[in-house]
Amino acid sequence: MLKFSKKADYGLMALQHIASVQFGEVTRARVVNTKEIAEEYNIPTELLAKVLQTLAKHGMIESHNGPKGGYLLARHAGAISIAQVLEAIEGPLGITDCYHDKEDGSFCLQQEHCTIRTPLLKVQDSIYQLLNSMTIEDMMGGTPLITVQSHPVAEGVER
Amino acid sequence: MLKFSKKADYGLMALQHIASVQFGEVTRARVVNTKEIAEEYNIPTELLAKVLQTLAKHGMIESHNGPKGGYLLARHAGAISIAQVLEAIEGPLGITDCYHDKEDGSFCLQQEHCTIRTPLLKVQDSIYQLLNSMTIEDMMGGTPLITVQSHPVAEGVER
DNA sequence: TAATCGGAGACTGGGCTAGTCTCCGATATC
DNA sequence: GATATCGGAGACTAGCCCAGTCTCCGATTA
Repeated sequence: MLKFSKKADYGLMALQHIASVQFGEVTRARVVNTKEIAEEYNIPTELLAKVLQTLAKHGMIESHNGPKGGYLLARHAGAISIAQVLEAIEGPLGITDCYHDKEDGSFCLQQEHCTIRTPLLKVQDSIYQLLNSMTIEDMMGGTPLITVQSHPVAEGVER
Repeated sequence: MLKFSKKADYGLMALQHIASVQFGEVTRARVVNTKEIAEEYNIPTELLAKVLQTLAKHGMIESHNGPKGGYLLARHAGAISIAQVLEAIEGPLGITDCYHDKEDGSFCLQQEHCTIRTPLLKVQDSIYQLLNSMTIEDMMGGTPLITVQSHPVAEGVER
């Protein structure tokens, strides 16, 4: 349940790779092209290309055409959160459908007596905060220090 | 992204409904059948039936056959977490595929050089804690007090 | 004994994910 | 300026899974 799409996985891997090439201490900063990343992580090249194009459109990386072209981070790795990457690739966060306005005129059939909308919205916000508090920089070797604090009502809830 | 399935939504609604009938102050405690819930929330009856059967199999509700039959909570609403409901209906939590052993012999093609596995596992655990800290009881009118505490690295990450 | 409930499995349509293919435009290099 | 190498973009497809339906069965109560 709650699985990221493969595109999202690929996007995170690619960003992490670009960031490590660009800001890593070993190699000199350089442009990274699609093929290099695809081969490194066994990702279908053309699918990764689509993902990178999406990330470029959303201003996370900048593209350079032509021979020796490729991608660079458009801003610092610490300013790109996982939430932003996921939103760019998979669309807005919504653990239930009913938080998005439907354009096709359809609507939530449970809307009249929906009792779970409000509590789930809180859950959703918490998840968003979680994903937005972790950045590409955090994924580069550092130890992320995300903790969840909750009220003690859940005591005795065995897994 | 990260959307619950409709079955999960239906399951949460049903549990909340059963709990409110069983422990609410207005009506006397009684058995609730599938049809009642389905009509109350505009859920396809037979689909809801499947969901309730699943929840019964996982020991969250107990079923009573025959006329005047239906379902009762098998344990207190405060002892049923959202995570448990989701796991019962949608299977184990896994934001990426690679945390589950594959039975068909396939494996994660990125496994060799996967750089996002560890950080994403931390994210997954945080989400699990979040979902496991909220119970059906919390969804019944009370104000859930779930907060997320994160390190300040994400400052400056605009939405 | 019959009506009402849950249990369970097969089945289907549609939408989305993942991946492929093709063509185009931009640009660095010779 | 020609050419090879890059990204940009859209159409297309196969397959999977979600959502929902249908049917039959067993259990239980009146």
